[in-house]
Amino acid sequence: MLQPDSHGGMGRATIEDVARQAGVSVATVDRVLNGRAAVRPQTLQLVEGAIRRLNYQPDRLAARLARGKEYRFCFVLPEGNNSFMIGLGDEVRDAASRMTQDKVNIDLRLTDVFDAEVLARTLDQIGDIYDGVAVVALDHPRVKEAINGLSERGVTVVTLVSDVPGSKRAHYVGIDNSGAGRTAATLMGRYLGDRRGKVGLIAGSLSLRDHIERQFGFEQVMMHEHPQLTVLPVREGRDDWQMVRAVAVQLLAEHPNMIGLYNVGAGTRGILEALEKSGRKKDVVYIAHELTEQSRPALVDGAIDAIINQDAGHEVRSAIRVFMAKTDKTPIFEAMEHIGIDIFVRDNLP
Amino acid sequence: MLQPDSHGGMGRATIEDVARQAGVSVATVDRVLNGRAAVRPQTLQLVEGAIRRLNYQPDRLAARLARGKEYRFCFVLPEGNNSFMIGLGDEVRDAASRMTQDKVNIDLRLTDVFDAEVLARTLDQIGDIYDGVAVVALDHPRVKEAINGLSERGVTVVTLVSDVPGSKRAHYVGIDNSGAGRTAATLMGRYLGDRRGKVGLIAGSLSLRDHIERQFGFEQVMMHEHPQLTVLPVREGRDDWQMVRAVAVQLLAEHPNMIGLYNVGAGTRGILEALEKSGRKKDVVYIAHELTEQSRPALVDGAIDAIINQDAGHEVRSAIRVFMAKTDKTPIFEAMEHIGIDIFVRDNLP
DNA sequence: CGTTTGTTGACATACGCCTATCAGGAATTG
DNA sequence: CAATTCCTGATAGGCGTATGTCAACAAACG
Repeated sequence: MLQPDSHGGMGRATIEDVARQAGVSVATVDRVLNGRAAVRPQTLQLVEGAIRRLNYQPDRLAARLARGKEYRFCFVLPEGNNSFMIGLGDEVRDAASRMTQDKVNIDLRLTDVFDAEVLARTLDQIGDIYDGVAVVALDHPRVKEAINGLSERGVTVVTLVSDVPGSKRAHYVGIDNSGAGRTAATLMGRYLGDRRGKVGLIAGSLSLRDHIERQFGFEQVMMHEHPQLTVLPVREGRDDWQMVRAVAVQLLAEHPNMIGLYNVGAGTRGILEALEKSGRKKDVVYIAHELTEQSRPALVDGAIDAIINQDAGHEVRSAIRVFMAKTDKTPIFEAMEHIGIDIFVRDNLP
Repeated sequence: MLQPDSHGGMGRATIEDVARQAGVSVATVDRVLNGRAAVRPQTLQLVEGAIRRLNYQPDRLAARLARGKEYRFCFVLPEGNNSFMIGLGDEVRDAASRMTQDKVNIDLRLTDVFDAEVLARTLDQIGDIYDGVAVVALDHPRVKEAINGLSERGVTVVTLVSDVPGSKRAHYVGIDNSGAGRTAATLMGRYLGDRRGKVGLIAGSLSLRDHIERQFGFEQVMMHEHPQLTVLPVREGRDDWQMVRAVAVQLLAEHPNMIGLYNVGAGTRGILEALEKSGRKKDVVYIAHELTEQSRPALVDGAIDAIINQDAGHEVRSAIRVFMAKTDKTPIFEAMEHIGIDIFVRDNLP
């Protein structure tokens, strides 16, 4: 028995038990609990004492039932054909349909994330009909301002996948991107062993914070831990596979001794095509991000050597839990909301 | 808007809406929903039609409130000082205290898992006071029989960490252990690159199914993918660090050209001491299981090269969700209950 | 035709909490 | 001391469902 009843009766303590213990009325206990009206400090002590003694925790289910409140959350995601983002959208829809039974309504809006102005305006216009807004955000002053505006109007804002530090967002749901970059570097270094040569680096955009951080972490570890390898200057592929392919083709052509490639962003398809065409598929250690329908088979057949992943489903559910906790003013369970940096090789795929 | 109201009114449909739609009484709808009494096929059709048309889903919160049911679950874990199992126990206690507010009571029992008879008797005696029992089980006929007995008495049984296939357990909560072994082999092979030599293999006990499966997966991949490496015959360490140390010391002494070591079970501390003493810490690629207070610092300082992990907290919470789903007869969300094979290097630690 | 059986409706109570209202007492003010 | 403000108690009604009781009615039976 882990949780003995510390009050007299059977089962859990109710608000009435607390009232009885404290020698006050239920109404007063309610006033204390929900800050409904002024309560004399003296009686406040009484009530708080009783709550502690009985280890009273309001029944969340009954509370939500009584409140009859519908939760409204919104996810603002990038439009476009980036597979990871499409998958993220699917997870949002999935969670949405699964959570209607819990009185939560979730809207999904797609917008151009590369354009700070468009994104910021979207956030500005979102209004206060939502209790929470999750956004894959560009780290830009205009966007930060929009996030702060929402927060100040009482909306819980959560940054998703890419953070906007310094903003008033309530929470960041996503991986430690600098750690992800370091992880990629460690794998790259270990996989290449004693081999000497160059390592290519491709990012989506240098204005996306997550990509910058990954690049930073990667270069840091490569420099300190694997000096036998030279990291080439980063190239931008704008998360578009055709552009990424062009960049990869060029890299391969310019550097015959490039033996490693780390793609910080999306567009894996372009790299795979470039590697295939160059005939150096097996010679180049290629590390990519995000497990998608494109990358998965490539990992299995060895074209990709490792994938660094973040679990989109977990992220969406975590964001929702954070929203609910914030609107209910209940604490969030940090350990459960940590988003891990997943490493996938061909053998531990889900 | 992802979920438009398909019925007329605002908000979600209630049981009364269904009754009205079907032209029957609430009582009849309830009879259909909860199989409380016989209902004429004709009216059954009416009700089911209305339910579908309104997309009615009973409010789980209200239902649980009304039923007033307390859930009782039990976790049967191995006793002893295996850090992973201790951590698992902590997670159970943690979840237990966090879930009292949801009317779930969780008991924790420790037993000797290496002894099938003791474990089986524990399960036999557990009685029907529980709605669900999670057990880290030995794969043994006597244990299988005990599990089946519980299941037949209406208790939801979940195997945790190590499965008992062929038993009537409702669910297995744990990783794919053969995949874990393959993953270890792939990392071992990639880390060692072109180096030739021997790879040691230490297991806890060859009667623990998870260990056998890991060993199997490991040897399979090593043989096919990395023929330049020779896997030494497996040694048993019984998950006890002192015994494991003795085994590791012996392995190191007998095989000067052992360049890799995979520890399938617990007792990492023993291996670290043996490696340290031999002075070959940096030469031997060591892959271990489970991130614990012992293994974590060793991973950071490079004594361990990679850790294959299963998230104990996730497993406990998953088992609880499975229990609740089974006792409420609601479907379980597979994707959420999948336990992944985590790979940790020094850079992606949580 | 009376009686049994099967099916349904109407209602009441409960679950634990929220929200609101009203009255009465205590404490404060003028 | 009267008038006001502050604090508290009592109570009612509701959230959506579960569960049980009782009466009403029909069909099927002997």
